[in-house]
Amino acid sequence: MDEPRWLDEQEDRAWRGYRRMRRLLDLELARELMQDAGLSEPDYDVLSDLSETPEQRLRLSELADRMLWSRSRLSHHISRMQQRGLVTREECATDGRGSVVVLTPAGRRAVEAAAPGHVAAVRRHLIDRLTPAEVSALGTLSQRVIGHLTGRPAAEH
Amino acid sequence: MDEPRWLDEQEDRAWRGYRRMRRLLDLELARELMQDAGLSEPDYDVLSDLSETPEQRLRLSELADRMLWSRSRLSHHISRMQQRGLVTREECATDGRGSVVVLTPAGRRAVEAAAPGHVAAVRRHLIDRLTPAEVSALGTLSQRVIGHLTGRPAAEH
DNA sequence: CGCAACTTGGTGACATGTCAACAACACCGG
DNA sequence: CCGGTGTTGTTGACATGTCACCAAGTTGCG
Repeated sequence: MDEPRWLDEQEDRAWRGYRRMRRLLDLELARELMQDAGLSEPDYDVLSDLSETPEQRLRLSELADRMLWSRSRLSHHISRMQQRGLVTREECATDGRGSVVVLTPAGRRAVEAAAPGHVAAVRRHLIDRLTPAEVSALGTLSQRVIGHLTGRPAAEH
Repeated sequence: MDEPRWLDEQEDRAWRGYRRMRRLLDLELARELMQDAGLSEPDYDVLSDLSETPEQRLRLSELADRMLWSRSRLSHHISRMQQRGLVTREECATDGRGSVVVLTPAGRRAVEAAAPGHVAAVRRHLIDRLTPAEVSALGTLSQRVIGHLTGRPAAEH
């Protein structure tokens, strides 16, 4: 491998900035979410995805794919959330192997209690720090990178 | 807490896109780094930070602060890297409590072998997917968010 | 000086994530 | 309908990260 093209000053600033922002944002959002709602970010993501479905239920594999988690990780995590009464497992009617994760009433209350504060934190620390042009650029740029990484054309929109 | 301001369509696209990009980028960069160089991202970050210092050495607390890691996490991680011969610990001459992490020759070879491929991957999956304007916007926006989260004024440009 | 308060780094217990292996079932071509 | 092949979800061992606590050393103030 010959000498690669290193990052120039602007590129390095973007790359380092991205990583530091990422880390700080994560720490702060996780901290507030745990303090205000007693949920970790992974907990919230699971509950949030479930609550967005019509029936408040998803196949394990479907949920794992949406979240980009391994099945193993999701299975372990669901077991822990089940212990806490946030979700339950049901057998899948149409596939004897499958399981379905179902939001419990307590789980639903937990997301609903957590959501306003969490959205407010996302606003306070990220969205409201950005100009509308930056919000738009972040959306567009993310879609393009996602499209590349998933081997599909980016939505042009 | 009354009804919060939810995210509008553009904001939601940016927020979801940011998180998905983050996750996919992480998975892919970590995968390539492990495959090509046998290093995890945390390994690489430690080695990279050390190799950027004049003496290839840093106080534990200094390194932890730079990386935004807890001291405990760093201490555990350094122990594991020490086992593998990538770094060593030395006593600090000026502070009896302190330890200094030092890059070993093997550690230096490891980063130098890993760096070109890793930079190339960052380019291939992120930087080269972005227009110069987007690179610049990402840098600027990150700095502003970082400034907010660290309670200091954002560097203006 | 002498002592209280803080800082530094390490440790063990525990929470979380990864990986490989497995059992149960679905699917499909002969 | 049957047997090979792939999919689904679970499990256990292990790697990594977090948290509370501690021992040793430093610092600053009376």
